[in-house]
Amino acid sequence: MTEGKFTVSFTKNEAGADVTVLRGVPYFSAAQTFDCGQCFRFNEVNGGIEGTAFGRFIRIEEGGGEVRLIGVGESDYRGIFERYLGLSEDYGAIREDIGKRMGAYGDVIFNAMECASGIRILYQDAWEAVASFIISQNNNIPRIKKIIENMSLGLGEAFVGFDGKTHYAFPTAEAVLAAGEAGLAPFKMGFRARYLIDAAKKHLSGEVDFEKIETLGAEEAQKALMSICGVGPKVASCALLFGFHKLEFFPVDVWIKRVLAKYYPGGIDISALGAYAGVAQQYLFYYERYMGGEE
DNA sequence: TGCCAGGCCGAAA
DNA sequence: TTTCGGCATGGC
Repeated sequence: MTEGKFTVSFTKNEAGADVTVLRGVPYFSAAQTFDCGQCFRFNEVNGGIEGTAFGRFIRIEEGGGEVRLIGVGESDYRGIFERYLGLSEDYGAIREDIGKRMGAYGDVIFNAMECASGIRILYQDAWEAVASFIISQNNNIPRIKKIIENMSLGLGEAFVGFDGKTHYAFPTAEAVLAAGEAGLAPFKMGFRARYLIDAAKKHLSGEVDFEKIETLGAEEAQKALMSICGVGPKVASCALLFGFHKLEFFPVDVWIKRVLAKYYPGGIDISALGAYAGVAQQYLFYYERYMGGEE
């Protein structure tokens, strides 16, 4: 059947696992989408991308104009992964909007959009995004991944994946709270442990109401998340962009500061970047972080 | 080895 | 209000 500009079909592989096959998806690369620092639980394995989201273990393979989602049947595709992977967004229109707004500052954005053309903003679980980006602060990506993996192994719910192996979901806020600082110590997150516990506490009590935040405007939403100890402007921006799908957020980290100084020395009005500023931010982040920019 | 990492807190100025 | 040292830990 047809989904906008691409087709979706459902089948099984030789091992009997569910497979969702997408053909002709424009502007999508799992390799780029999962290698731009927005998500910490996916890795390249034997030429594919494997990881856990929403309590499912999946593998993504690309090639020959197809994207194959292994371990994803029709109900999980419709219910979870179509949204998670940003597949219902019109990236043609998004790119056009970004080009219009940022083109005035020079060609850099077009180079970045070309270089990182397959990035999509994931729509992750809100709690996982908040918790992950609390852990991310003043930390490096390989170590962030290690901490999150170990914590999932220790505190996450076990389940059996399509590959017959045991995998672990991201720990719930209840599990984090029950673990306490002593229970988190083995995962070596250092000073971030008490921040994570504060986030779990406020999330569970409803003091920071994630469902309500979904409905709030940018400023109010950011303010609400920042009432968690250990959540500042950057962590809140990332959580809102990747976990609440508020695409207008433009997180400014050390890499983006570098990009702004290097390519936009005259300054740039971030507040005028529009509804898809966060997508532009990811293009620039990937361009600089993984491709080293222009030279 | 030392510098740095998708920053933020809390105190000082 | 802005500035700045300290922070746990380990990747490179």
